[in-house]
Amino acid sequence: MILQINVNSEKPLYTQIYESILLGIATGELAPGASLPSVRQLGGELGVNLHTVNKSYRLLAQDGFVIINKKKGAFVAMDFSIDKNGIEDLRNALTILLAKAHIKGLSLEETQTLVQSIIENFTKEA
Amino acid sequence: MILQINVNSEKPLYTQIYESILLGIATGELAPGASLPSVRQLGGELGVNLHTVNKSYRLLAQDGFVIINKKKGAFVAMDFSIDKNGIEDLRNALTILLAKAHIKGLSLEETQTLVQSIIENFTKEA
DNA sequence: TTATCTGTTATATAAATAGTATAACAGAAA
DNA sequence: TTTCTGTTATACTATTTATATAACAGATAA
Repeated sequence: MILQINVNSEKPLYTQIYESILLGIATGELAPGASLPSVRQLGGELGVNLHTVNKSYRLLAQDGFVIINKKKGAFVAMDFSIDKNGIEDLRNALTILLAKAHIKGLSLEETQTLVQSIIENFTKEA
Repeated sequence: MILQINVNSEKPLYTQIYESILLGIATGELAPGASLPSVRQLGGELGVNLHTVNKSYRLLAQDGFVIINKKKGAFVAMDFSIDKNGIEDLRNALTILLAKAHIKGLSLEETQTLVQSIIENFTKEA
């Protein structure tokens, strides 16, 4: 569990940690039920305060990607249910990104190809 | 030019303004070369400080969607060139969103359908 | 039993961001 | 000449981000 963070990035540290773990789950590197390092351990590895890691974990749990057991630690969730609200949020966020691509002249086909390429990378062996 | 902002949103006001104008350009409601309201006028309409509007305009100009003429005002850009850096940023941002969808069980086909639906909305008549 | 580990809570502090308010500037345009 | 444009400057408040340190209560293992 050695993930990269960039202190000079415009992205908050807790967001970087959130996204790194999210990608780990998406690629299967972090399997359902897998245990995450404790907030103190990961904070130590990254040179980051435990509260910063804790915020990432709380957000991941809030979004249904992680289950937190107060006394045992954090684990990748076992089942990922998508709610109506999640679909709505996804659509809204996608709309902004796709608007940028559309304005920049990216065609529907080019966009579909890009999307397919990204999704296939999730299931590709390392 | 009456766009909606939500003071209670977690999104910063300048981001909401940025995205509203972006969507206006994507749908063609704001045509290339069209003039945007002055920072004072839009700020007045929205009940927002002119510096907040100005920040939105600066970011839109920075991203190539708007051209600012110091003495004439802000206009929708005439040509939208996509640079290598822009493609990279788009791919990275898309990857996070698609990772969430992928984990939540959205299939490639379902995702493609969603993407197509969003892009078609840009070109659909009002 | 005791020591260690877990996330959590509390408190405090510093830096950056978000947003407002007001004033002034210089050039374009009517 | 007046009005309009984005810009710059200064000041202020509130929130967010991040760190630091300490303590708590339950689980777990020596």
